[in-house]
Amino acid sequence: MHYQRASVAERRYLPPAVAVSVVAFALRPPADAEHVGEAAAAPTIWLPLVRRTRAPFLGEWALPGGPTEWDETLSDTALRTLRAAARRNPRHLEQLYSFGGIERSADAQRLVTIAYWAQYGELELELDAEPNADADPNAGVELPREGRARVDSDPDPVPRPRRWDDPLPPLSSRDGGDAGAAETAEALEQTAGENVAWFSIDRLPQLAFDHAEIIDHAVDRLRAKTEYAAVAHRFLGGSFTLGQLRAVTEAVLGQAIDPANFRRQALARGGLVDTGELDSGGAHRPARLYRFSESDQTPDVTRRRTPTAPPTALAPRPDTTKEDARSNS
Amino acid sequence: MHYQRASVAERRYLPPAVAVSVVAFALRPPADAEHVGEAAAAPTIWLPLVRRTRAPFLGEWALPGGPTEWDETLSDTALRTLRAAARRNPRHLEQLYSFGGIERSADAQRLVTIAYWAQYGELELELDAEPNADADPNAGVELPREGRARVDSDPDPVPRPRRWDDPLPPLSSRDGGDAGAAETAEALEQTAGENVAWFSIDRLPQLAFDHAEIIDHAVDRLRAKTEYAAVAHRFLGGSFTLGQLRAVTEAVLGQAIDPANFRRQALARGGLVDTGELDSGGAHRPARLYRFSESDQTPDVTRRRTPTAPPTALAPRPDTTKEDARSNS
DNA sequence: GCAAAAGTGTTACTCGTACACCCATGA
DNA sequence: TCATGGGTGTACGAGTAACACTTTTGC
Repeated sequence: MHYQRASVAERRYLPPAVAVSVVAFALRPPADAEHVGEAAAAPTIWLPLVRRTRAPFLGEWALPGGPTEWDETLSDTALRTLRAAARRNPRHLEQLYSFGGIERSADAQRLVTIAYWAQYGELELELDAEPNADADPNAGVELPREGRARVDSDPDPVPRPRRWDDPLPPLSSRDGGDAGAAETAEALEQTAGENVAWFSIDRLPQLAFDHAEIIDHAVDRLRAKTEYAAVAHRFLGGSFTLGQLRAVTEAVLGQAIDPANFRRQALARGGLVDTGELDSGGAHRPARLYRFSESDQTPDVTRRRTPTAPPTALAPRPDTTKEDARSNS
Repeated sequence: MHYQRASVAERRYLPPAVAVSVVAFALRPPADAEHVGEAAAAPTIWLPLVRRTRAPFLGEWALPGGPTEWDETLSDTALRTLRAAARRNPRHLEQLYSFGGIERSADAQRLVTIAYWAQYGELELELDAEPNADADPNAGVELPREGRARVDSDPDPVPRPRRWDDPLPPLSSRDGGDAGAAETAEALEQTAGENVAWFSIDRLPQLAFDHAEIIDHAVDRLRAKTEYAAVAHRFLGGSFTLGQLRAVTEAVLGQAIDPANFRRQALARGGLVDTGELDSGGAHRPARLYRFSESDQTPDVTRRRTPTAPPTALAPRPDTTKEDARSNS
């Protein structure tokens, strides 16, 4: 991060710089899912972190992100830095909160960070990593130029696309060993010379800045929004069964959901379109495949009709369909 | 706003500066409430704006705000600049959203603005304006040093504190005239040499930057949060009747509410404490007075108890009582 | 056939809405 | 006494949780 040149003492008196950080969620099998053949364990939430190669917090893990360039919007910066780190475009990106504490960046120039949260779906994780050609060398995250991430560790004769509940993590390059206990705060896909690694949110390492707090915020938001909005489907691929959608929702919320009720509510909420196809892969009765359609959403406007004659005429409520405004504090 | 010195062309290539803007809501009688003796018209939402004395957007109205100083948190900046403009501390302040569009500040150095929204209650509006002694001369809003705002236009023998539904706007210095139609986008309390004025949200002037959009966001948030959280009470004083609380809620939402149901829901939500006193002032049956107590809130955790045995053990949902995480997009 | 997930039906309960009705006060 | 807002009671309907039950597949 190209701070302005100044002594440590002087830096603290510079006006704050603008940076962006991204909490990019994906769903993967849990780290201790050793028993490959067994019933797929509940997936957990993972996110990419970047090891810092500069002060402050040199050597610690941090969220993907970096300062905003003069010609970038904030979301542009979020996308660029996330792509530089995870080498994929996210399925969804949304602003989270801004952090402007004075001591956030220790001795360095003060940073005001606009945090974003993002979601990766199956399709994005399947993809081979982008060659990282468009990454700006001056960007914050400082990735090595090299190669593409390993996507599969074992050769698969049939090129069937991976599914979220497949036993092996798509980006993992784990090798046997007593992984169950040893890799507590250790990351998968920590290939040599690689500065990016994915971590399960319940096994996070020590984090730079106040990034632990930012992640907490983001997880809260993800969970809260999953309860009232169509969010879970973004962790999946283009089409999915209601059972998969329910499993993802259960994983995010950390609680079991009645399949029958979930089905009805998911369909009632709208946005789900029956593709007509069936998921033949399963060991039991094939499930209908759905895809998500934004245009097919039921406007969640639970607008009340005006009741008894108002005591005095009240201003008609201006249409508020544009964006829901539920807050975060 | 002390931009770095640079030519117009150069400014655009500087890293963005960090600023804060505040949408500070208060409730007042509507601008066209001329007929003083009549039944109090439904109050409307007002907010203070500042006339810009510098480029860009010189002469236009803008939200209170300004750049962050090196030793200020973002909310500190919000409070300082709001206090400099309205000469009062708000009852409540909360971060809204961050705006980082490239063209926001026209030719000037690019600004990333963290927007806040605030609420003033009766008590804050009653108060005489602060002498504005602590305002930093370098601050963005550039207020004249002088005087205190007029609070009453007619002498009132009994020093009873003003109430939100009193006929005359507390900060108004309006003089007769055919105000009903003439003062469309005109502000009250536009005393000579004064750079600050309060506007009704449905009669806003042309605004600098993208501040119109920010206000839209803030109003949406205010309305949304009023529907599910205890917000309306902050527009009132220390104690209030449920009728007052309902009137405020109706004003914010712009729709009539059934008094009986409102009563039950408000009490069920918690936070309201019966003071034991009665509001004797009214012309009818005296109403109980309540005050709001944060500690008495019912945690709105509509936590579901875990249902049927989970297929696989799901991680227990970590306690999420700290802060609700409903999003804004 | 059996196990297990997909999918349907049904019931009990909660909560929001509508509205009838009584209460207490000033004028 | 009357008008009016304060305050209580209650019936109805929508939505949710719980769970019984049928359907359809692989093994």
